[in-house]
Amino acid sequence: MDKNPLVLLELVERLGNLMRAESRRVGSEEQLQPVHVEALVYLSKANRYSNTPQALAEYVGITKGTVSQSLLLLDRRGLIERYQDDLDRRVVRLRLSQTGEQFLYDNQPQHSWQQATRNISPNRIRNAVSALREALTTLQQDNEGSPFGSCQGCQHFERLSARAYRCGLMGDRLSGPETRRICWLYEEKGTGAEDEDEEE
Amino acid sequence: MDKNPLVLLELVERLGNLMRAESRRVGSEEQLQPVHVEALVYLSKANRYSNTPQALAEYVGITKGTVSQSLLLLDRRGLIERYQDDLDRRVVRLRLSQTGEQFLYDNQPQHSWQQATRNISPNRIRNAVSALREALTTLQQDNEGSPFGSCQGCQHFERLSARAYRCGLMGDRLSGPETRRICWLYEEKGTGAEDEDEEE
DNA sequence: CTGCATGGTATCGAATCGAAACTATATTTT
DNA sequence: AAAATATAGTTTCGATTCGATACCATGCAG
Repeated sequence: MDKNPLVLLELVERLGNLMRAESRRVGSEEQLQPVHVEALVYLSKANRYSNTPQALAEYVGITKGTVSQSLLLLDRRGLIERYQDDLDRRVVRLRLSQTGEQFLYDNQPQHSWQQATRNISPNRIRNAVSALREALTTLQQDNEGSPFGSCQGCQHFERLSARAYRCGLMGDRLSGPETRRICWLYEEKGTGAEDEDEEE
Repeated sequence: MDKNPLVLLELVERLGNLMRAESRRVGSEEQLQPVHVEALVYLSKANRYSNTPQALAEYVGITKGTVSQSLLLLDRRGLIERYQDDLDRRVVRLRLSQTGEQFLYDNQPQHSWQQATRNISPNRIRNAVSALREALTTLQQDNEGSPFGSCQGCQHFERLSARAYRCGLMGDRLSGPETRRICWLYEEKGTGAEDEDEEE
């Protein structure tokens, strides 16, 4: 069995390519490009700090000008809605429209992935997640860009009570589901002891 | 710790995006698009059955027409060489030129990945590889497309002696290094007992 | 108020992309 | 063996993305 990091890279890139092809397939019916589908999926997972054109651009790795174009298209098709932020009127907030939600629900871009991973034990999935998460964290630090992540593992995350949470950086109270969405203010908690596989 | 397959997908896609951005960065100096860099990297890993335009197209998930364009460009820049196959004169064989090898050596598209994974233990890498490999196999089967892989785990792979190998499907004898390259004739060996993590 | 930074949009040229038509070589059928 | 079909690549075309740059509006610091 192979333990070469390059083999892991190989797999990640190959899987990424296949899922991109899947996005192409899903979108072709509606004349959407892969990047459009990716944008919709992203918005379905973004939280209140990451639902902006800027964040989306960072996330998919293209420039803001291009993203602006894509959003224009998605808006024309009625798949997303854009509205102004109250506090800072420069920023545009994005959300899926009903049609957009429906599109994702009908086409299930992640369905083939779910199928492909259905026989992998939770334990192995968790171990793989743990390893890739570490790679991602380091990669983001080295590129010193765009720390995306979710509340688990973020140093600003605070638990007020059993079911009440709070972002220490922004001071907002967060609902349970929102703590699982993609955030753009994510900062890794002081790490160090992540090198051992855990058992179920 | 999360064991949701969708979290794994999220990571795979995100890492894929970052590495694609890396390809863009690496190629920008030489005016190469990400897909060109990916093609070069692919050719550096392809074996005698997978060094064709067709295989490359399948691998990166674009059409053969588009690949043909990219190869034309890479050829003009002197980064690859194209030559005709002896037995079937329709097929074109591809290989990196000296310049192409040098380009990869100088720019090391995989360097940042190596950095990012340097602190992950071999054991965790191997477990992650194992899980992703299974996902890839299933995904390829479901899309019934393009089974890429290397000799380990291929049902046509035969070991003649300590250091002599052979592809049972094509009948060719293979060198040791070649058994580690990317093949296009890969077929999964009768699997079944892959559900347990192994220890170092 | 004056600079300066920031989020987003508009415009432009270059280049990818898929689709389809086309060429040349192999293979199968008749 | 001739004809029909399949396969590997190339070419051409129009649509679309993409990055670069300039631009606009809002926020903010002095």
